[in-house]
Amino acid sequence: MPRAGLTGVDVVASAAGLADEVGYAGVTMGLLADRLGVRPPSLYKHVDGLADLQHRLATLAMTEFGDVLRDAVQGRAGLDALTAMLIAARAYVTAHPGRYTATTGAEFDGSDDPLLAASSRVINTIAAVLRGYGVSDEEMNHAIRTIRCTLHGFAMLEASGGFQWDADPDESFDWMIRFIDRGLRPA
Amino acid sequence: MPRAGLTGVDVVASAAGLADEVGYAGVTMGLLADRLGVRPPSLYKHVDGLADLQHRLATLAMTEFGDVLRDAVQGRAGLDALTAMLIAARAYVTAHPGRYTATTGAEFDGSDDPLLAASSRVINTIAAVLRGYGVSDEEMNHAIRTIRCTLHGFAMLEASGGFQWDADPDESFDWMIRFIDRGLRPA
DNA sequence: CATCCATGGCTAATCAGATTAGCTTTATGG
DNA sequence: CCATAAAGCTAATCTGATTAGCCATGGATG
Repeated sequence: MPRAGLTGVDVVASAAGLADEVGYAGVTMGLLADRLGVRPPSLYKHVDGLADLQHRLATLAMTEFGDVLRDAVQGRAGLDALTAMLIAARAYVTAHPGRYTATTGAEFDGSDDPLLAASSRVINTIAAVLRGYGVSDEEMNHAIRTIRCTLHGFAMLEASGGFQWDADPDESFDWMIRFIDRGLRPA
Repeated sequence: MPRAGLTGVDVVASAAGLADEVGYAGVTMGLLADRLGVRPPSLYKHVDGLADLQHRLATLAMTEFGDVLRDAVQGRAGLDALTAMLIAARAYVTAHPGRYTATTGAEFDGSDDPLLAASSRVINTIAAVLRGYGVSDEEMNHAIRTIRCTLHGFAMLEASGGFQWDADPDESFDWMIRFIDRGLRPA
């Protein structure tokens, strides 16, 4: 039996691809093992069970998501930055629904959890955009949460087909961006 | 063996209680059977498997949620109505996290699905509030989606402990309500 | 009152998935 | 060339859903 030469990183990367193809819930040890050409028990040499795999998958996805947002925002400010960030976020979720789903519901495991660091990077990027909008420090947390909520809600509802009520999601997304812009401008 | 005298409604109602106690994912046929004093296979006389149970649970929860929103909005308008609706929604999610989780991710099963009717009632209540806000018909769909997204995102993140970054969720919620109010006012 | 039969409950068994135990092979450092 | 840790494997266990098929209950009916 020739070695497959797997590493933990390989396993998680493959799981990410699988999640986007068959949905997050479809990521099973058996299916993943198939895809990697090994037997299910062999995966335990690389990850510490399904829960660990899911947590690492969440970290991978959150890191990618943070990178995407950061890149989108580069060199922009105000409505321009906000728009670019939200569009990039939506694009990521659309292209990687399984990965994004992995990030939702994942919980932190201590203060040195790499998932926490990855999440912080996302938060920092959002904060940078809002700061450029003139949001004060004391309001920053609330504003970040509101943006995150709106974005997350849109992504989730769109991904889970919660939009069967006519009207183009693209238009709704544009409208939502303008709505956020309006809400952020100083009263 | 004395009869337990169960009905499908009993089973779903018990599942709802269980979901709020142990979490949506903790609702298993075995645990539910225990709680009802029967064996797992007996449940199949009342529901058509776990998937059917989950769908019915989602319908129950969506119906309750719609009732709660409708009651909250009664006799109010504008910011008053918006505030009451959002507070009521958040309270429902907090009090019934398992039920609310059931509504997310549930998919419609045809145009005569009672879940669709229940969802429509929720939408209608939100629309009524927005109409009182002066939102035009053509913008209505976008506005509804935005509100739903924001609310859903907040509920989800709060329920799943996504708020470990200091700051009081209550204050964030207040801020979010004002934010939405600001975004909805005619520019 | 006796009986019929649809219904609700049960046991036993199957199936999928995760996980563990313990064996075997590989390949690499000395 | 060999010792050994790592990487695979098979076999077995465990949980949870689901199905098959048996049996008792109890309301409707004669």
